[in-house]
Amino acid sequence: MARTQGSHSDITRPKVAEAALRLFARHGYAAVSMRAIAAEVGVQVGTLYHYTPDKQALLYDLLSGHMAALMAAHDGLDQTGDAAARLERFVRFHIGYHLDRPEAVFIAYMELRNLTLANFTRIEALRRSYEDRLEAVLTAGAASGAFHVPDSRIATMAVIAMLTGVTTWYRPGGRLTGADVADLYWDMVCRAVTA
Amino acid sequence: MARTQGSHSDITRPKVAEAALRLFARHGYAAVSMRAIAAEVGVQVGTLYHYTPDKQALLYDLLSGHMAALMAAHDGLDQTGDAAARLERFVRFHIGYHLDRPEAVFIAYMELRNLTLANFTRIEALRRSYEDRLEAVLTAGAASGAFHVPDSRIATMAVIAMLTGVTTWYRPGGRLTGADVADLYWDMVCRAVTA
DNA sequence: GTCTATAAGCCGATAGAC
DNA sequence: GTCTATCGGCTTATAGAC
Repeated sequence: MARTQGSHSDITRPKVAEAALRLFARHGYAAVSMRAIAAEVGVQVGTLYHYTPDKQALLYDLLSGHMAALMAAHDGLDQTGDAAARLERFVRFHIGYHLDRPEAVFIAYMELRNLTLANFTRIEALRRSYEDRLEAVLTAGAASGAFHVPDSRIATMAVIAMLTGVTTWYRPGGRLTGADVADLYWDMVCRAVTA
Repeated sequence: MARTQGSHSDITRPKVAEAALRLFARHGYAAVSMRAIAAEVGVQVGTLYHYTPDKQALLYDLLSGHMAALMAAHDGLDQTGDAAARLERFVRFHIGYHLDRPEAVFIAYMELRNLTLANFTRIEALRRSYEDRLEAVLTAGAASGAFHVPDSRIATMAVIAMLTGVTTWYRPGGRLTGADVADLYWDMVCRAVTA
């Protein structure tokens, strides 16, 4: 049997996560009180504890959900073709995915230090495994002679930092579309690693 | 007349700034209490207000001091030679300066949202003027035909994000020295923008 | 499922003694 | 220059009514 459709729980639960995401991104985890989240949802503070054991779980669930969704989306990427084709797809995917979720990306980078050690370790493992997917493409290109990559780990970190950086300045409706930005970044990444 | 040497004020004042820098970098501005800063310095909380009007001023002074020192250090850079030579000096300077001050760099990027609007505006102006110095080099190289830079603003943001990213993973005593890292990054930046 | 009330404690900042 | 004591208010989380 399916659950009763449209129960208060089904409506309120996602609102809690959305409110926490929005407020954590805007003001930072430590600066946001459970009362502020409750007010954003439109309930009293006690109600929040029906949906989360504590404030830390709210943050961890947001970060872990974001990383899981990122990996799942990347799983759908076409992995055929040569290393350059795979790298171009990665660059366009990474920029597009990040530009579409500025708040989740922001807290995924900014709030790591507010995780408990156990939660931090889990999130770091997910992040590392995403980075490894890019490194694998760079290593394959270097092995085939298509790429010039003296140090694949440093090249990976450099490319990721460069691509993720778009979220710090990009604003929809500005001078460039997301596709324009992806074109410009792919041009730079391609030139930086091509043999 | 010079002030009395080694007064308590001369000793305590820098300790307050250092303690605030260390704790803000480690736990975040919002998560650090004035009591925690006082304990780190080794005084009681009331004493802190002899050195700062409030907690916000502690943060603003750290960020504004960091940006001013960065600009002053960059002012000392050799600006002779062609665009490629100037760009290489910028890359090596930026990486070296940032690797030497990981805590100041960290809070300069992470704590912007905890500034009051007035203070944020001032810091953003300083940051923009630093970015403009890199953009001027890229524009000069494009004008002389040495560089391929379709959009100088985006190239500026991409290079800065890539270079500053070293602070998220670099650890002294690791596999690579700061000079090794600078060599690898200069190789990538040079290839990304050279015509 | 949501509410109110409350526990126990920390917050930034100030006043005034020494 | 540093201390202690204190103000009013905010914090996370829980208990129990409805």
